[in-house]
Amino acid sequence: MSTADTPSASAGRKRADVRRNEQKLLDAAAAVFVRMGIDAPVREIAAESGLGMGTIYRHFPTRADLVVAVFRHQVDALAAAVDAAPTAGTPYEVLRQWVHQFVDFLVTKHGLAEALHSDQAGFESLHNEFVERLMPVLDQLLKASTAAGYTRSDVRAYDFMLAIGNLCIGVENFPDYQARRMIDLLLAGLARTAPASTGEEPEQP
Amino acid sequence: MSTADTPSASAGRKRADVRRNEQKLLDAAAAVFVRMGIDAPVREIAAESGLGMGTIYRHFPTRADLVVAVFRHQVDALAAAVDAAPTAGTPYEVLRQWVHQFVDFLVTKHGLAEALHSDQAGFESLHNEFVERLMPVLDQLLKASTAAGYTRSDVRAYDFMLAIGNLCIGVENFPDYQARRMIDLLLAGLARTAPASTGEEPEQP
DNA sequence: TTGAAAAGCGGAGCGACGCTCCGTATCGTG
DNA sequence: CACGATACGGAGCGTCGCTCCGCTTTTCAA
Repeated sequence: MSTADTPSASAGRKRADVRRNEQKLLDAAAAVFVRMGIDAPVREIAAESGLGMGTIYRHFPTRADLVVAVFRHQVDALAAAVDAAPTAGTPYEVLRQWVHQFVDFLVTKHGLAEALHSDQAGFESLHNEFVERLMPVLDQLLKASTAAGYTRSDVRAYDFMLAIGNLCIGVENFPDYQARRMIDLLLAGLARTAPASTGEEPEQP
Repeated sequence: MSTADTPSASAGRKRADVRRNEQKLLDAAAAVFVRMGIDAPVREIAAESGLGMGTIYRHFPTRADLVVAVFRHQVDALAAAVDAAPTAGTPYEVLRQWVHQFVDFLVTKHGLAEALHSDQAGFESLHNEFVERLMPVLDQLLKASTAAGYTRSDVRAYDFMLAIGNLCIGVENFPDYQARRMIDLLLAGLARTAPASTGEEPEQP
């Protein structure tokens, strides 16, 4: 259940209408997600697509699977962005830029950050998808920056990734909340700093 | 609608059963919240209290109001903890300790951090309660630490408080996530540091 | 071309949720 | 005690995610 069981994609040849409907569903879902956010009712997507709810659930066993499918391309792009590395500076700078790309992605999908860490049943697949695809990338960036001496070595990519996602929660519900500043604060904390005055490295459980 | 419209508390003299039932509801809600988390169905609380749902909603117009009422004492304690200041060290250390107390509170109430930033209708009151009671405290701690030269001055208490709450989201759903470490990372980013190598103070919008 | 089996589709329906509404029970005062 | 004011209870409403099965469409051998 980890490598290849994607219900979408062009697997073995299927009936023509099946492929057509799957595309219809993805398009409709994308449109509805933009209009109403990730939490839009499934019925709404059914209406938008002109198909029935049974069809949705046959293609995507749960709402989360539909969300995953809709954003898969963009997640892939994010994972690939690390290789492109257009404006490479220090490894820390590269890391920082990737993080901000990640944030850009999260905050433009209404409710995605919230859903990523939801305890709603079925949404673990969303969480898993993101972790599996993006954590290796972040881990690589982190290790590179640490190896070059720019960042501390005691931060796990997993924690850091969830933290970034978490900090994006609420951007639209609380317009006064400046998530980006807090992301920068976290990044500043990550930077290796000449530990000056007070207690650092608090290792007590 | 900001100062004194608390539906609970012992306002004007009411019928005896009303006061009795309000206490029953608070007790039942507290028990159910511990057992099933903040998101427990209202019906469950009604069952636990032995009262009807109508009674709940007459006392607390929305679920969020009930949550607020249940935790009001602990929020007050948290707000007061800053004056006690038992193990005072540097202002930064005091700030850090208070933050960790706040985190202790959040992570022991299953689902509270999530609810705090939920877009669910009616939950703004929960958010507001926390902001109104605790942000002044945090602001004071922050200003003190900054004035003493321990922390940067460009971080707003509001952002910082939401960030802390956000970082606590998912602790129980994702046991591998070490929220505390990320809180410490944020605190490290807050500390005034001899800015060494790479780009800091990113002020681009 | 045809016709029946295989495959897919649609939407009524289920259980759970937050919250409302109003007939009924309880309180407390004259 | 009696009666008006007050509060209670829980059936019921609208909405949600998701399921189930009778019906339609596609496919392909004859």
